Amino acid sequence: MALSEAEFLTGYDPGAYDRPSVAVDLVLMSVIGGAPAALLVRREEPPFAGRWALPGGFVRMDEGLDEAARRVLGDKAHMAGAYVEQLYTFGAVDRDPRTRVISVAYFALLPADCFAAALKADGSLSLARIAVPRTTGDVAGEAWSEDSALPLAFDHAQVLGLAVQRLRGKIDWSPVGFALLPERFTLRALQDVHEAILGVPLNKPAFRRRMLDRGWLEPTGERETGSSFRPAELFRFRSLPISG
Amino acid sequence: MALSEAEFLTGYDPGAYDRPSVAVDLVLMSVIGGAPAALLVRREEPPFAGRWALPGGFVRMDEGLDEAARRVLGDKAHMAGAYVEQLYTFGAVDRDPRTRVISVAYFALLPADCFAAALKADGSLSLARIAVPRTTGDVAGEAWSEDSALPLAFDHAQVLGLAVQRLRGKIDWSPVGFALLPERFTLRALQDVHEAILGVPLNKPAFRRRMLDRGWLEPTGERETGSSFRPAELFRFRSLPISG
DNA sequence: TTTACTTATTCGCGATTTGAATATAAGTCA
DNA sequence: TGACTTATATTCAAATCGCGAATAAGTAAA
Repeated sequence: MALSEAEFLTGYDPGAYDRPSVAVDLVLMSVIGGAPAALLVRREEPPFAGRWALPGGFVRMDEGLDEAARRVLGDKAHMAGAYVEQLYTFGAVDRDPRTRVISVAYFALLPADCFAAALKADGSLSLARIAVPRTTGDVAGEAWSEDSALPLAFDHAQVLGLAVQRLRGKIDWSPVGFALLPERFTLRALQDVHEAILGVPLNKPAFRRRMLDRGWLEPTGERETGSSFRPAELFRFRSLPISG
Repeated sequence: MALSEAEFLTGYDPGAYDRPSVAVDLVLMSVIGGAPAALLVRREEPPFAGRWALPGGFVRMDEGLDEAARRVLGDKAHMAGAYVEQLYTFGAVDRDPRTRVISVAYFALLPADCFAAALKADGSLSLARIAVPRTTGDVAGEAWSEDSALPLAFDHAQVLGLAVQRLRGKIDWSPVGFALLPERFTLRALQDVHEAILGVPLNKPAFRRRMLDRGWLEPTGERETGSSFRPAELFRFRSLPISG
């Protein structure tokens, strides 16, 4: 049997075949007001004019994929420090009506304040609330703004849904949750983030115990200010657990 | 600030930019003799002549990514029923010395007997044992054949390592393990697969309990044959747990 | 200054899960 | 028939988890 593998590995001519365009799309997420939110841009031209889309850009020949994602991220203000992770690659033949575009989706996590600052700095961006079903099943990936459903361009609803799913799956065993908080935060704020992502209320003492036992948190002797009642202690994310 | 998003979404000309080639590479895994194994092909031409590589192929303009992965899989015999899942997309600028190639990696899981049959049917394929460190840390992604290290082409060692990592992360909460076994199997065989992937011995009664409680297993009244001692019951993977 | 109020933080318990050793069952083979 | 080996079931202690309640620490009003 002839192997397609052998076909191209032995004598490959770069100019012989048509090549698809490759883009990166970013799901820029945060937790705003107790609900997960994503950053969208409004499309002014066809296709999908008037709809909302994930920010993205084509991958240049002289940059890697992560580099391209960082570049797209850097185009917006206040987003340099975001946590970025590759999500999935979407390559259905007809996902873009103009031409074949393969999109490598990334998701990025930002603290609420950076997110809000970026939103204010650029008028064409929009925050969208993500519908989080209470059931533990799959995530619809629908976006909402002020209680009205937001129609998304391309297959971006699917991308959004997968981003929420991925975040949900990772948040209780990986330290990604800290990327959604400022450098110093209270345990209550951390729990709020977890509850917003998972869509369920969590038990306070148990959550506290788990987090503290993991060794990811470093107490700064400081306390929260401005609270009307007993101020909570501020913690910091300790990237390297001190071994030994 | 000018958005790169707006730049290309508003007036995109498909012919205006150079485009990278897009390929799919497959990490075809199984568990052979109590150790994880992957299928590799020997490269006869430069670059990386003499080294081993993952089977792969370029994505055609008229097929989706999953479709391309299935096609590359179908080129080999005995592999139609494999479990296939997208793994990660590798896009470093210089990962292929000939030209820019972005590779969407997939991993596929096969029962040991199908794997062996495919190996016998094609002489250019080779089975490689994957080095699984006993520590719970990261996976090196080194391939071994008969106790000698196998130098891999391109960034395929990295791809291999990520595949093992992904499989390890999924095996105890997702039913992927069943894809590595024939249709009917004993609990001991299932445990052997889990131990091979994780690289640690597991507690037998606890493993049995967990698996049975999950509701994924359906007992076929039959028993294993050919064993010299008490034959174990054969189970079948029940895809849909009967709800209600 | 004192007291009410609200939230942070800790404590303590029962229920559930987990790890591991042991007992029993069921086949083959000498 | 009995020794042998593995499957399967039982049992028990340890660790974990959910959850309610007690205690602590601030602010704001009396």
